[in-house]
Amino acid sequence: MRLATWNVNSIRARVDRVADWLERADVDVLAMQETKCSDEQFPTMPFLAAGYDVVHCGFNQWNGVAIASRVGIDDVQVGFDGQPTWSDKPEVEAAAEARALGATCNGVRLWSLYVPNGRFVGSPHYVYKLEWLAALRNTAQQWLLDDPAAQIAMVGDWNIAPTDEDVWSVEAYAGSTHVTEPERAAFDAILDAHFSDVVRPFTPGPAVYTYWDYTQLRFPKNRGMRIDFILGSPALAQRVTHAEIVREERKGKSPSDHAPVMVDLI
DNA sequence: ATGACTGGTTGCACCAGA
Repeated sequence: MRLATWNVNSIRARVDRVADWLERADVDVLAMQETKCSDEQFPTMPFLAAGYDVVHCGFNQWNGVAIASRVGIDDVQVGFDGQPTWSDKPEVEAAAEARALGATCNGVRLWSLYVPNGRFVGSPHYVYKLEWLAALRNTAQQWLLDDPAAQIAMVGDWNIAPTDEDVWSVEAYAGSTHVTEPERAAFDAILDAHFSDVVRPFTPGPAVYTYWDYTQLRFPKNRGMRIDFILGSPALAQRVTHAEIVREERKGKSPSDHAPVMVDLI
């Protein structure tokens, strides 16, 4: 089974490209992030036409996560248990954002995750990001306590570069989000809960990235960050036979600023 | 070529992204 994750940066702007890649790359299950639309606006037809069922969680133009599968989608859950809430405005009550969608596809419990950006260090959004990651870790830990043999894949845009090797320039990101010690500790806590990065062993750094800013020729110069990850439970990690970051999909006409990341499971 | 941001909207200016 071939499993992939891709921050698509607006599914309405990218759906033809995404559906085309699914077929070309022979992907069975794709988790998407940053669909940037409501459920009503989500373009379902191109996925159905390509032979995929699709589930989506989007409330407005922000965030949005989805899962497309041609091997079934069962037990769909919008948001994870204990997912923190957020509000940008004091007059608007805080609510869970469209950042987590779970479903079981051919025996794999898949979570499509779009971790909050953090905006700037010390901001309320940064605090929210750390709380979000801590809550996710606690819930994920419980999944494995309930069933140590569970095949779980937590995939998506983690908005953290876990090591200095995961950014093109340590200096360029000094003082920014994504590289701070608390964010890295929050990511490491997920690893400590027995989830492992199943892609890195097949795509060792340095200078291996999944995201390149649209500005300043960052992609041609390979000035990127590795922030998109597939984290597997022990039973899932055991099945991985191959993994890759598909840089080709960052090229061409109107690409996302992220590349797809995929794994093959035996 | 992989080429000097992009997508969205409470829209023609600004916000979020990272």
